Amino acid sequence: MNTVISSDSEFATLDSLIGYNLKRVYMIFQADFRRTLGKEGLSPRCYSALSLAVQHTDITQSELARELGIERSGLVAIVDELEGLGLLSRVPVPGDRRVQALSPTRKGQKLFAEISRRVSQHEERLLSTLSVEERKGLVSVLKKLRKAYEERE
Amino acid sequence: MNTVISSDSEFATLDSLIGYNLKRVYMIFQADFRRTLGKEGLSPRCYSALSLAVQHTDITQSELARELGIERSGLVAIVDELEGLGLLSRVPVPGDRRVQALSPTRKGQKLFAEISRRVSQHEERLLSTLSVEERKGLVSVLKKLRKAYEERE
DNA sequence: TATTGTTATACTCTATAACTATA
DNA sequence: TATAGTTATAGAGTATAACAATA
Repeated sequence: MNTVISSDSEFATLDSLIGYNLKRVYMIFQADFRRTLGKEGLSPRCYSALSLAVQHTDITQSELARELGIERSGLVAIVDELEGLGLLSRVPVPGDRRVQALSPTRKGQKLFAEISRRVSQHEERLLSTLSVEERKGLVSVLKKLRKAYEERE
Repeated sequence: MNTVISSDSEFATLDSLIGYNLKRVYMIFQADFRRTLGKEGLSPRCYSALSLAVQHTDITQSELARELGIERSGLVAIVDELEGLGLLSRVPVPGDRRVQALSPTRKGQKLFAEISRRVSQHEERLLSTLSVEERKGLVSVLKKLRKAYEERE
């Protein structure tokens, strides 16, 4: 009898990989976020950037990029878009003419407040099958993974 | 005294959003996966497709696309790449000439086995700060979220 | 020399719509 | 009519490498 490669669980099945499951669930959240805010709504990355700009007024672009975990160069288009929508402004910083501080406009603050409510509903909807403990555990574990990685480098 | 928009926690802070944390952790896993398999290594999506093809021999392209949660059209390039690398073959299915079954080659099975070991190490490395319970809870919750979404539609 | 913001460019992954050949 | 595979195209998001202005 010839030996064939066994169909047994020599290897982790795809479904048991955290990375794969993260990807699948991330895609679900991402798509639902867009559906929730609609065709003309803010993209996830613009919402994230606006959120940090509102909650950390006068943050610089470099700081914001680091906070979001993306490159400075990638942030330019995001800030361009938010500024184009009149949601925030680039303002010069006295003392260092290289820096642009990001200041949310009143319109930006108002829109952020409105959108945030819908974002909460979107999360609530997707998480509705989880118990309170499961939700807390999920956030906690995701933050722990982020922190461990950031401390590594 | 004028009322200003309070900096208090009226809204969920960005860091407390599951969607945002999912994105950040997904990016970490994705980048580390690529670093682990190297410049010439399989991409995450090709590894996923090969994994399912190996563990579900003669799966059709449509079935595989559905299993991966992507469009049939998107799978074409993935199968092209895997076939180009000699890791699997499109084989005709008797009885329905529309269908292509995907059959991993011996080389594909061997490479999958080798790579899977490295993928396990990559996951182990990233998850090393989590307890066994936390890991189990994470997979379980991610699967639960996927399942709930898939049952919804 | 180093940093901030910027541009140009390329890469990965995905979706939508239309086509063809089969059924 | 419906399905499997395919193509063409576009869109979102990211990174890398270079640059000018400023420190």
